[in-house]
Amino acid sequence: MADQVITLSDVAAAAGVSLSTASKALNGTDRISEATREHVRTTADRLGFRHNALARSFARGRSQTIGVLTHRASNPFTRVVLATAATELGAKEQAILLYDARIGDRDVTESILQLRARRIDGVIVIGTGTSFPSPSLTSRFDVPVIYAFTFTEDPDDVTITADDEEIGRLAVRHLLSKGRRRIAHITAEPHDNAAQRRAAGAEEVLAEAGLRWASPVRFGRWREDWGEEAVAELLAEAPDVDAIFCGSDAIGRGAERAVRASGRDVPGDVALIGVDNWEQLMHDQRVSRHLTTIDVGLEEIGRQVAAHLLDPDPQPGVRYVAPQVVTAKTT
Amino acid sequence: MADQVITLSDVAAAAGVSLSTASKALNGTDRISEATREHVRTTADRLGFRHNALARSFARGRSQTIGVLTHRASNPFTRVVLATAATELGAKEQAILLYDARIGDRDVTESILQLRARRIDGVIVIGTGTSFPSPSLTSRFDVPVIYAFTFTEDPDDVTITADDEEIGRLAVRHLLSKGRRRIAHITAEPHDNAAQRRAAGAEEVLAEAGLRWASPVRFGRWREDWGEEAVAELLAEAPDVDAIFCGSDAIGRGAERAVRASGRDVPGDVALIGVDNWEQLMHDQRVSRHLTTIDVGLEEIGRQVAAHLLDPDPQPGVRYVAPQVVTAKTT
DNA sequence: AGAGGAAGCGAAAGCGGTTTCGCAAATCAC
DNA sequence: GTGATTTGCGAAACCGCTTTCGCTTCCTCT
Repeated sequence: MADQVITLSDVAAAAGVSLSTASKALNGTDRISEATREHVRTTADRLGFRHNALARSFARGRSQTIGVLTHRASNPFTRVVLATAATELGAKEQAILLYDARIGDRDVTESILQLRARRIDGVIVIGTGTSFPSPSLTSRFDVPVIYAFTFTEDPDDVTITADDEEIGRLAVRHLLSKGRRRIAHITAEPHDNAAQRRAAGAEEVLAEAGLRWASPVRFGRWREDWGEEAVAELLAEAPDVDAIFCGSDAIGRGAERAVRASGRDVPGDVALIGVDNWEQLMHDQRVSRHLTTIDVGLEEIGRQVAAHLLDPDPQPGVRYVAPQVVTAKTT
Repeated sequence: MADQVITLSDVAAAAGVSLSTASKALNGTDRISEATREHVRTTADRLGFRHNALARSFARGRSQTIGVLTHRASNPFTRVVLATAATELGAKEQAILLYDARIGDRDVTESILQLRARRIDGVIVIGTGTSFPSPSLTSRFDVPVIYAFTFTEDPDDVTITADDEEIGRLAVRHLLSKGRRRIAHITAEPHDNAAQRRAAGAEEVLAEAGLRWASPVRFGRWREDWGEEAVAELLAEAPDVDAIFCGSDAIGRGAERAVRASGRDVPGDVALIGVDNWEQLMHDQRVSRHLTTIDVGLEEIGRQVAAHLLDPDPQPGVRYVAPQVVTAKTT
């Protein structure tokens, strides 16, 4: 267990060189003969030496830690981005220090001071992908700040987020490819940024195909019961609808139940496509799918965030992650 | 931005005391007059001094970092425990360093050495809550190790996990309370630990009520399509079944579709209860529910793990988190 | 052969604190 | 009033490693 830990000076002594030489040999820096370097290395290996990562980071002024600021860490989407980024960063020996806005009464300024005091190496701001822009904190840190699954008011911020318009386009294109022409859309609050943009993308493709919505877009909530409720209205108003683009899988689930309850077949009479890829999010491994959906690429966002953070100079601006259609039984 | 960061010697100088005195004053240790202590404190405040957490930890030999070992960080349950624990730990200034077994070819021994080199303050091992015991790593660290959502072979390990038997009991008790008597059970692989224990708990309550399963327990997979498939068989064999305890919400979803497809009403003819609380996991905020389910308490596991880690001496042994019935429209 | 430059290595100075230890002043006992 | 304690504070060592800087060698070129 607590077998005496080997320090760099032990290695240096054993190798018969100075502490500084040992350091340089192991770090690959500075001018050192290949022979010495190799000798120190093998000695270190033989002794089972491991750097005291803490002291090491400390001497370098870096903490090997990334600060993460979330609005609500319990949000399922936030969790996915968080877990993915943490995994990637962990593989690169970077720890994460999470400050959730919901916890404690620490305000943002306090969090920033704390993070700076800890000599954080970078910051990730994770949003919820919907309505509100994140305030730009970039100028308050002297380390890289990356925004994930949100947007900010400063166009020079490094942002990685979902491509909601493309999601809308993909959804309608998919339905069109299945021969559907009388398409409706049920989605969330009208002021929700993601809902708006998905609808806009969808309409764009629809217009290109010379079509219009089979019934006006129904804005409501990101909820299963709203899907159910909206479909009931929809079928009353446009009974011949043959496809519904649902703004989320939750809405899609509710919608499917209502469509079936009306005696219609899915996907025979009405095709359904959602957004989020719930089943994947809930299952991890590949599963047989039920609801056709669009994966917004949350894990990819997490991966890219980690990659950009380790990148010495990421290009500023918004980077959209490509969404993917996941075909299943409802289309 | 990069406003010159205040160091402890700045404070000492400004307060007209030595570095060591300043350190002691701010740490509350050693013999120091209250006047001096107060003076140093206000000076520090005035200057906006913040400890360099890194140097500080370093000097104390602690990293303010918790190591987290996961089997598969992309597992949705793992993510919940991880995110919750990270949030709680973040509130206590503890960072987490995540090593996922799936990433890289770093084996466990290597991870352990890395973590020890980093002078980690504690370790969390997060399992997937199902089949396999986690190997006990406690003796390989000299800091606290806590196992979450899994079990180990060493009864002295500190473990916090779900109470699968209680989940089974609650499910059947709930169905009985709704007046159901012809109850069936559809669940996952027969060798899955969670599936077994849930079934065992359920049978216990059933037996107490002088009942038996309406049809033998159907073991299959944790998947939606299995729920659909199993219900079809079940209804053929026991058409008068009036309630189904589904081993997971995914199974429950499939089951519901099949029950409705058979022309039966839910919950009129057949009541359904699942396990996992998917809707909550996918929504965070309180939503109107559809499927009655049992929340296994993943977030509570995460919270307790964080609390135990910060606790100077946690009691060894297994601690079960109480599951909760979440009533909705299917019962 | 001699000058100049590059390569290799170690001494020493940090990094930003904590902690031990010793000394001087203040308090106490008698 | 004198000696024994206690109290308050600072000098210095230390944590484990990185990095600068200067001193030797060893080449290379003329």
